[in-house]
Amino acid sequence: MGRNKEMNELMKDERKKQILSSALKLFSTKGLVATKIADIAKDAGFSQGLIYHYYKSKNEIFVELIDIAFSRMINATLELEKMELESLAKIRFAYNELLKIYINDDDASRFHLLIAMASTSEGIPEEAKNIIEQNFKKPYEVIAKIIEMGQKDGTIVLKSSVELSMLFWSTINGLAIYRAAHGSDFVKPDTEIFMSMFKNKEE
Amino acid sequence: MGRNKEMNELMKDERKKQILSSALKLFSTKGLVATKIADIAKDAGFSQGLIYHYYKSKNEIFVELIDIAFSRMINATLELEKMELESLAKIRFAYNELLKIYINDDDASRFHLLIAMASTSEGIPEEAKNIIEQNFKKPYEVIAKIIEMGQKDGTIVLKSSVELSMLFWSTINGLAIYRAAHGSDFVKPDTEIFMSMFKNKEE
DNA sequence: GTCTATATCCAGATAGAC
DNA sequence: GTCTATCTGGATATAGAC
Repeated sequence: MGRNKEMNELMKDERKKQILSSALKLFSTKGLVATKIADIAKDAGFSQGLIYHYYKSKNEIFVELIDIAFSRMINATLELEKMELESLAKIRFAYNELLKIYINDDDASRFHLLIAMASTSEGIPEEAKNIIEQNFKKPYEVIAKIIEMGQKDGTIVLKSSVELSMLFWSTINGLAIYRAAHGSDFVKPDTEIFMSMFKNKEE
Repeated sequence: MGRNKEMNELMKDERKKQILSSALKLFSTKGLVATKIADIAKDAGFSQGLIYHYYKSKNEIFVELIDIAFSRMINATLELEKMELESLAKIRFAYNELLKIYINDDDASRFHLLIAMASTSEGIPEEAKNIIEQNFKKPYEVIAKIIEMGQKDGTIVLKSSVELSMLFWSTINGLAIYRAAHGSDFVKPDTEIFMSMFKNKEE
């Protein structure tokens, strides 16, 4: 009896994951409003009525995805912060890992893209806006902190850590968007060009 | 008689400009689908029926805007190319001018944003997709050419001009999007940090 | 040229059969 | 749990009065 209940729970979770995965793919390319519930259902391979067995509305799916996207993003940056590497190496590692993610366009890259797209769009539910407002700064802060560590030990250039962090993420985001928009023309720019923004040249 | 006709033409153009300006503002923030014809009409200050006196459909307005956006963008980069400056100075000038544009959010910044948003979204008319496909590479090519000039005279680092150009525009785009999304938190990152990606350090 | 009213369409969400 | 059929609302686009 408990067995069956657990099984059902698992099935339910599995279904939800399917829905989220299809919705993520579509939202991150077409945006929230341009994505129809019918599109999601079709991509997931079942009828559109069924979606409402698992989610109350399209917005609810969107909000859940935004929530997951930020959890993952923040988690990843905190992992980065904890790594046993010097600051410059952390920056380099992050650049390479993120670009690697974008090149295989899987869920990870789509989550990143979802954040980038959702942040600029005002046609999203209030709840999603709140999540963005509350969380978007975290990754910037973590990178800024890493940069400040590197400035203390003299390996990172002595410019505003806020500006350096903004450049870090803006460049990454810009590349992610380019890659999403014009996939086949994308080439990963050489790591050391990117790194030259951060390296301290006075030695 | 001819007078009146001309006057009418001018009035008509004026109206169209109003519509385009309102539509640009809305499309560049909410996106095509999330922007309702009613929103555009309201912003422009007249009834929604009237829009159809000047445009056949919402898509038509969008396509015209995309077209203008690329004309302006390509024009601006060609102007840059022709300037009497050395290559590094052109890059620096472009960075500063573009960032200045984003900070006053006027039509110029919205056009740039429109391109950035539209490129990633699949929910746009086929005709708009074609315009994007045919034009998006131009600005990248112009910057690549400027970079190659700078490499010849030894002022710009000897890395792939394609990659350098991609970094140039991706960073600019990323900053434009950040600025659009989180306006009040935006600070223009120091020019020389950005420039250090391009400067030749072997001297 | 401009407005109001309305036809039409389409997508989100619901109901009910299986 | 899953599907099909349907209700409902809202948005595009049109028609027709002024």
